[in-house]
Amino acid sequence: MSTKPAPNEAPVAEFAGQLLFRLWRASHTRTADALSAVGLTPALFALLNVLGTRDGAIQQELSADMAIDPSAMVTLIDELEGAGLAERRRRPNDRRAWEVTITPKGRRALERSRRAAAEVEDEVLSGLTAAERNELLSLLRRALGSVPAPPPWRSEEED
Amino acid sequence: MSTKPAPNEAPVAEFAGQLLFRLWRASHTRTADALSAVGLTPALFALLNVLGTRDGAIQQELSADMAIDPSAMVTLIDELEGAGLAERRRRPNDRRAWEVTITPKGRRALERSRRAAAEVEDEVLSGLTAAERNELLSLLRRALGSVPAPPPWRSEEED
DNA sequence: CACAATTATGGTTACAGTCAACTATTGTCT
DNA sequence: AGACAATAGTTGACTGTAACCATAATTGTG
Repeated sequence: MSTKPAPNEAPVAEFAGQLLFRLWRASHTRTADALSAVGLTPALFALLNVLGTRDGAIQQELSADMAIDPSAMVTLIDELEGAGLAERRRRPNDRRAWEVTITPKGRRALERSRRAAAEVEDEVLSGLTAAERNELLSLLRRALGSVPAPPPWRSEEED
Repeated sequence: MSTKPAPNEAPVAEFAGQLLFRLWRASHTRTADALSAVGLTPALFALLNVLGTRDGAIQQELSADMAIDPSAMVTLIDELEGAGLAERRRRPNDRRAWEVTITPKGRRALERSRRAAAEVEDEVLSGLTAAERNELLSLLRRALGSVPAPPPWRSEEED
C-alpha cells in the first residue's frame, strides 16, 4: 500500500504560496466537479455563500467582501439572477445601488452546495484529523485577516 | 489593535477552498510583483525551486512533481533556458529524455528569488507567530501528501 | 449645474488547462 | 533484420477564466 513508493521523494523546499496553490487547486477541481451537479461554479457558490450571511448587501459591499472587481460581480450576479437563485432590488435610500437578496431556491441550492463542498473538503483534508482541520482553517482565517489589501478594490475602510 | 474595526464584519462561513484561494492570491500577486525584479514569474520560480533540489531530473519527472502538464513544462524550461538559468542535456541511457540542470546563474537567481519569496511570505503571514507559520506549513504539506492525484498527469506509480 | 458614486458594458491581456497530432528514440516481437 | 508499439518531448490550437481598464448611464450631493 501507500501511494508514494517513489524512491527519490526529496522534500523540495516549498513556500507557502506554492503549497496554498496546490492544495487550493486540488480542492478547486473537485469542488467544480461536485458543484456541476447543482449547476454552479465555485465562484457562484462563493458568492451564494456570502449572500447566505450578508443577504441584502449591495454589489459594492459584496465585491469588497470577496475581493473581486465590481465588474466581475456584475457578471456573477447576472448568472445567479438568471438561474433564479438571487434577485436585485433597488436600495430605498439610494436608487443607484442594488441590494442583492438570495431567493428560497437560491438558499436550497446553497445548502446542497455546502454539503457538496463539505464532502470535497473532507476528501482533500483526509490526511488531517478533525482538530487539525480546525487548526488549519483557524490559521488561514487569521492569516487572511491581517493581510492588508493592496489591490484597487480595497474595502470601505477609513474615512 | 486589530486592522478590522468594520462594523458589519460577519463571519461568513468559509470553506477551506475559498480560504486557500484568497490567501494564495494575496501571496501570488505580491510574489509576482517581487519576482519581476529578478525577471521571473511565480511559475518559473516554482520550477527553479524544484530544480534546486531535483537537479538533473527529466522533464517528465519535473512535470509530475509540479503536477502540471508535460507540454506546459516545455514552455517553462524554454524560458528558463532562454534566460540562461537552466540547461537541457540528453540523458545518456535514453536519448529521448532531457535532463534539466540549473546553471550557476540560475542558482543565483534562485537564491534571490527565495529571499524575495520569503519576504512576501513574512508579510502575508504577518498575523501568525513563527510557530504558527510552521504549523500552517506542516498542515498544508501533510494535507497535500495525502491528496490522491486524479488529474491525467499522474506520476509513474503502478504498472 | 458641476461633480461624485454605483452599476453596467465591453474590450484587452494573460495564463492555465486540455487535447490532438507529430518527431525522435527506444523497446519488443517474430 | 524489419515491423510495430511505447515513451519523451514538442508544437499548436482551443477553451475558459481572471484581471484590468476605460467608459457610459443613472442617481445622488453640494
